[in-house]
Amino acid sequence: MDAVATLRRFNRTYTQRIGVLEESFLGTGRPLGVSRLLFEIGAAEGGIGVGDLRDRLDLDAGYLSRLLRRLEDDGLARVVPDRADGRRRVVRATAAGREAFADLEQRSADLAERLVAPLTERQRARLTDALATADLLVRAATVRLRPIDPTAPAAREAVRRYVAELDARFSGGFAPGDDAAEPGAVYVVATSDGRPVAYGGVRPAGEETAEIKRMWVGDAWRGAGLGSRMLRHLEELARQQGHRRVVLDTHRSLTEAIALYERAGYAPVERYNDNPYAQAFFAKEL
Amino acid sequence: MDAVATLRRFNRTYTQRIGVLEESFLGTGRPLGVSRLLFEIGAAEGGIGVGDLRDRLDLDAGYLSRLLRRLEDDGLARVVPDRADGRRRVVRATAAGREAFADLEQRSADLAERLVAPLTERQRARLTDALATADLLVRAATVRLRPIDPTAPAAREAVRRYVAELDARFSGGFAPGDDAAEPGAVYVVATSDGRPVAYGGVRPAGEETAEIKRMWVGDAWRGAGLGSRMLRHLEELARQQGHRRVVLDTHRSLTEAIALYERAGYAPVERYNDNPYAQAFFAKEL
DNA sequence: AGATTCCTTTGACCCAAGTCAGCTATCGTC
DNA sequence: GACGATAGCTGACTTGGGTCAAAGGAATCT
Repeated sequence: MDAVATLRRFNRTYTQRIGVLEESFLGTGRPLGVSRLLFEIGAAEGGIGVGDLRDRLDLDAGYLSRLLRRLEDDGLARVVPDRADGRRRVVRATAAGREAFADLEQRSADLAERLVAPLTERQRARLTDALATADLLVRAATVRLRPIDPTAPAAREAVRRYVAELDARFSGGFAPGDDAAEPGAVYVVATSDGRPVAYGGVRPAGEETAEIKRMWVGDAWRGAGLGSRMLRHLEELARQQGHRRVVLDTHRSLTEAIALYERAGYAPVERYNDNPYAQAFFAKEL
Repeated sequence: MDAVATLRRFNRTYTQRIGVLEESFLGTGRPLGVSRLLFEIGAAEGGIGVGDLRDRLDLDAGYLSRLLRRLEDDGLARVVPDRADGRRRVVRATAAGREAFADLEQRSADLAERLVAPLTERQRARLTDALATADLLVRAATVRLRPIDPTAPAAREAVRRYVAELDARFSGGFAPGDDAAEPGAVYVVATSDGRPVAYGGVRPAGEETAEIKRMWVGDAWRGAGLGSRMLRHLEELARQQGHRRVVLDTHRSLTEAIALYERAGYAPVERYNDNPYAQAFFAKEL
């Protein structure tokens, strides 16, 4: 059966069977939206900013605010000003809130338990395996690439991991320059649950040419097609900026990366800079 | 990772990523409920009864009626009296309705397509595989067993398939007696999407003993734990009826069934009837 | 110090989804 | 042909979930 048909079939099965169950399980009198919110707040140890919540749950600011008021009224959470920045406010679960959260956790676990209960040990293992695979691939297929300021926390984390990895791999160590202030450079990050999982940038390098920089894919995410997506995305950005050619350099030892570039239509070219860490140079016409 | 944790993780991934996508994709101006309804109506070739729709979508009669009115107003469906029974009404898609349905189908396929698009061929195959497995197991884990009159259509279909299978397997053919009128007998069916996938019954056989009859699991569903669930369920029914012992007979050639009984704690006993098709007899204390 | 921007809240809305009770037309049965 | 059951429809109502614009306080820039 082909991927699309299987996915559609699974989707139907899943929403019909589990979606319904979930609603009836997690709806403890409380509407589902409030429960989900409680999940997020309860899981955050030291409290969580209102803005962070908004990002995570992708809720309207006004709507979220109202939901928070409701949790406060029910005595499940307290919203207090952030000490560092008085505009911001931080949500913290009260004792009752933590209890309600624990209850939700329990219900959610019960639901899962009950779902796998009819299965034998072996089937459970098969299901676990299948779902773990599907989880990785679905996550990979749905991460959103978004532009990011290279000095923002998520970008810094991505670069830190990129550098650490190269440093570990290169015999001579790796000491990169700084991205911060390049005019016209655009950086892109892919995040999953708030953590960066892939990163890359493109910066103008002459009239017609753009250079791709700092391509990185988190190691747990390799083999899920993120690299080629990022590459295509960066090429598209370069195209939009009016460039007709992209170049990039890399270390000879990064064989997966080189394979990726070749698959994407990049051809080897002469050295075009004096980057001491690069021995392989590629270019592609857009 | 254990099954429950994986399932919970997957569930979050799935509802967050795909649920959201789906809503934005299938919501073509039309509310989701109407779209789902259109899906059902468009898929039914010769029209579908209002009651059938209600069963399938599990909607309130009043609500469904209103939704249908809306489809009629939009020119997507016509609701006409059933010729055979004037109380009933039948919903048929108009040309415009079929078009809208095709459009929905297309969008749904596009969504799936887009979702797998970032994946490589190999990843797609892995995902397909994983989802097909998960689909079978989730379906199996969530089928509901419910009591059924052995003369009801679903029960008849189950028995027909049961008999056909035994007939094909037994060298001498198989010609069963009739279930219909046994006093105190209870039959149970497991249905998935309206089709029976497993069947079985339990009937009193003396003071303390009940007999399990007609245990059958559809062949596409074997190896998913349905058999043992059905068996446990029937034992529970026997227990509720005050029996302390269940017996059953089977053909020697049904090795999977025999393995199932043995795993469930059944022990071989002497022949207790003159069923010409049975050579193996089992009993279990409750 | 004043202007501007950022973050959150508040008020006023909107629509989808669903429930419930009562109604009407039809069917099957006596 | 009367009567109860069945099938579906209508009106009135509730709730959940969500949008939008304006407001207000706090930070930041110049």
